Amino acid sequence: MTTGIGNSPGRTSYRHGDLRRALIGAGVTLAQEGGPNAVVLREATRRVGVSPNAAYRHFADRQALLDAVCSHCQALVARAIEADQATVPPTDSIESARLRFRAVGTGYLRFALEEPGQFQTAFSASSDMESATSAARAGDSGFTPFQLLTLALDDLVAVGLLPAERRPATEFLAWSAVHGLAELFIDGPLRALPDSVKQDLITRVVDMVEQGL
Amino acid sequence: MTTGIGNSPGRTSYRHGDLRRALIGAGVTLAQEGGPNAVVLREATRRVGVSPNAAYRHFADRQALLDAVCSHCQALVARAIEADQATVPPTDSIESARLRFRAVGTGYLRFALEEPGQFQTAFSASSDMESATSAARAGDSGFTPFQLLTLALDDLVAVGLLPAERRPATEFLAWSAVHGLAELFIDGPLRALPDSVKQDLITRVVDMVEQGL
DNA sequence: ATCGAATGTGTACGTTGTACACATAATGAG
DNA sequence: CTCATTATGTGTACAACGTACACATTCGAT
Repeated sequence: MTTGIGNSPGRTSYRHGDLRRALIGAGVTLAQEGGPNAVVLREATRRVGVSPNAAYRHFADRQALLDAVCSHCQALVARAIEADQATVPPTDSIESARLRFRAVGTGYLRFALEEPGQFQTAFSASSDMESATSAARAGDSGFTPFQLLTLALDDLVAVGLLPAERRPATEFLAWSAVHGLAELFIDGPLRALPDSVKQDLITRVVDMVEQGL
Repeated sequence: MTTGIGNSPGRTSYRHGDLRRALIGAGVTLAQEGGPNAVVLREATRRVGVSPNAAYRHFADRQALLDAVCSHCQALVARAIEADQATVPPTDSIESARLRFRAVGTGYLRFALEEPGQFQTAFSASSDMESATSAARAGDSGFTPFQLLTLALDDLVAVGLLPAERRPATEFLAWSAVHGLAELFIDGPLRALPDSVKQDLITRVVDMVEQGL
């Protein structure tokens, strides 16, 4: 019975039905529990209820699985950003653009604090500029975290909050500041800071970026 | 023969003489070649010419070895910063303070580009605020990278370039921006950028920090 | 109905971290 | 100097991991 798609562990059918997706799901959970190093191929297959080698029908090797998990985690980051952006009121279009820009940073950092393992995995190795815009890493809006940042900056220029001549490469500056704080929070020296201090630092880093661009 | 201290691999004596230091050295080389994950206990012992278990007389486990390697790598970062700071002329004390502050960022990022594996290892896990000021991680001046940054900021306040009321927590803001760029360079999406663009981004990030504090 | 392609299993090997028992060298007390 | 103690290195062993190879089962097209 239950020969259909999406068999759970403990299935009776020989075929799984959707093993690739199931393995990625298990991998995302492992990433959540312990970061990229915890994404262990054998453990993923175990949780899905399949033999270790079954994974090789869907992924060339462990790294390929990790890459897929990484993409999935980046999509989660995108969703976190979108969620923060969704809260800004569309009253004033200038102030709105400013707040939507800030929401990229706060959403990014909120996710880093809420799901450190997945965040670390999202940006662990193997992502170059091409893959930073790949569809597998997009959120509900269809944009990757990097694209959401780029769009927010374009809007800043459009409403006149950022001079066009300063625009080039600003995504990398903004990203650096926010990503760096996330790293220092997660396994850097700021790990043990009380949450209120962390929240304050988030605000101040985004302030710095807004002022420093 | 050669029963003294500091036996090399291929030694004839039963005792090694300075195994702890030798293992850290091998670990630092491994870190240089492949980052924190390449710091493999058995490989370190192999390179030193000793049986795997000999390491356990000097380190509780692999993590303890990695921690020591990490400290050593942070000391290398400190030295890189000190080297950049040493190049600023002491003519104008105000301009000098400003340049010494910038040198913290440029030295940090230069090291990240020159020795990505060691840089990654230096800031991989297990360092909290106490250990960020531990002596094992200091450079020639006796200061850790974090302490060098703190001192540079204090100087900025002393010469009047940074208002005292803005001083608190600025080390974390500056560190975030610079550390984030380093991470994006090393295994983030900026990995494949041509070197000239990277150099430009370094300047612009330090500009942003200087302006945004 | 049958054959090939897709997908899962079983067995096996090399590597890693590490526990436990043992061997040997340095050191200090008599 | 002798000898016991302590520090340090070795040998064997085991579980877990990634993954190669051969085999089994099922799906789909003819």
